[in-house]
Amino acid sequence: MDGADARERALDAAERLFYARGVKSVDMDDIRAASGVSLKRLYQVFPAKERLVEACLERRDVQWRARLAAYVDGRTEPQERVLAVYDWLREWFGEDGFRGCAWINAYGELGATSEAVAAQVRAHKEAFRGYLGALVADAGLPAALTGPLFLLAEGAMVRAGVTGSTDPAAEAREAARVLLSRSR
Amino acid sequence: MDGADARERALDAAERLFYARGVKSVDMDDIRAASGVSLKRLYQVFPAKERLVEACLERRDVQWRARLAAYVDGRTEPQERVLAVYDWLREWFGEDGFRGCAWINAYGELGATSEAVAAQVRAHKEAFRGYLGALVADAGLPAALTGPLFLLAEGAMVRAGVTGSTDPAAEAREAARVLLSRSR
DNA sequence: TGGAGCGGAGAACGGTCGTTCTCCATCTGG
DNA sequence: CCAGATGGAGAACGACCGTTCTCCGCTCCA
Repeated sequence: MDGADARERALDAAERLFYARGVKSVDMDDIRAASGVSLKRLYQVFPAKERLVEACLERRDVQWRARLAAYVDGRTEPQERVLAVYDWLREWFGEDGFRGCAWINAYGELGATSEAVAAQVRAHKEAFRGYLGALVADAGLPAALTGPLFLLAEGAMVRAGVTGSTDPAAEAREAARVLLSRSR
Repeated sequence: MDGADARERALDAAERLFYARGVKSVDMDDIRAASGVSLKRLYQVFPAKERLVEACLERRDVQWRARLAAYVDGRTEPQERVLAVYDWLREWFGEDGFRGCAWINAYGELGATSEAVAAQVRAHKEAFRGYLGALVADAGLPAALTGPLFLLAEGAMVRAGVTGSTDPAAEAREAARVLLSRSR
């Protein structure tokens, strides 16, 4: 196992554990046990737990947005592409072990004490909002729609996380559809 | 200082500190120092930190919903009462030290490890959603509007918490107004 | 006035956890 | 086959923190 391999294994294990149990209730030995990467190597690659947390959020951001974009790219009609965001949310909400939005959760846990984490949450949410804004623009819809569409998506993530249901995605989709049709 | 007074002082200090810094980064001695209630008395009233956390959330739930209801009761026209929720959100978001929704934050920090906290978050959100549903019914609007209106409010809380801006409240209000008018 | 109890300050205890260190087995090149 | 490097297992260290305990001063009533 070389350094890059150890890094991936550590990130896989850490991301899974942090998301499932929260950052502070996972200790470095849990990550060692789950990843098979020794503590010595872990600290060679990530000099502190906080670096590991940040690397997890960073990698997850890239992957999350890529998965969303790949799903949306399965649609061609511009307004359908906007609504596809909510269809993808429903798929995400239905995944095993779904526990809400990792960034919203991280903000609740660490946002007040780690400026680095708070900044990553802001960056992730801005990136998502920017993507939504691009879909809105591509559909020739007014830019003012982006805000409400984003709020519906955020609200759906929170409610799905708290209740464990996928329904909020459908609710948000229907509300989005009404707002879109209203703008025609 | 009697027991009831100590309880109130402890709750005041704990709620403020927990909200500002997160539960896990506030220790019992911080609460003792901020409240002036000795550790011995603190543990007489709340036998464990977790009980104190739960008591904070419980009291805050009652107060939060009372403040919202008092604001809404300043309006008489039924549809205006629905929209008043978002006006109140804007006031809340603008308060000094606003750091997002305490329940969403608590869910992110403790939801995965404390079933009691998770249940309180669900209960609070259901209560808020139920109140919104009653406003919708009183306005003679279709019950199906409640879901989207709730998601807009939740999304606004998250975005306001992360960005520190009050704008999400106005965005949510405008989207809500469109959804309402669309249902006439 | 005195002793009995109440309450506060803060030390102490026990457990947890981030981080580092020790020791040993296994490789590698000569 | 050997000297040195590498890396793993897990002990050790030090800090933090929830919770309890000790000690002492105060009060209150007989």
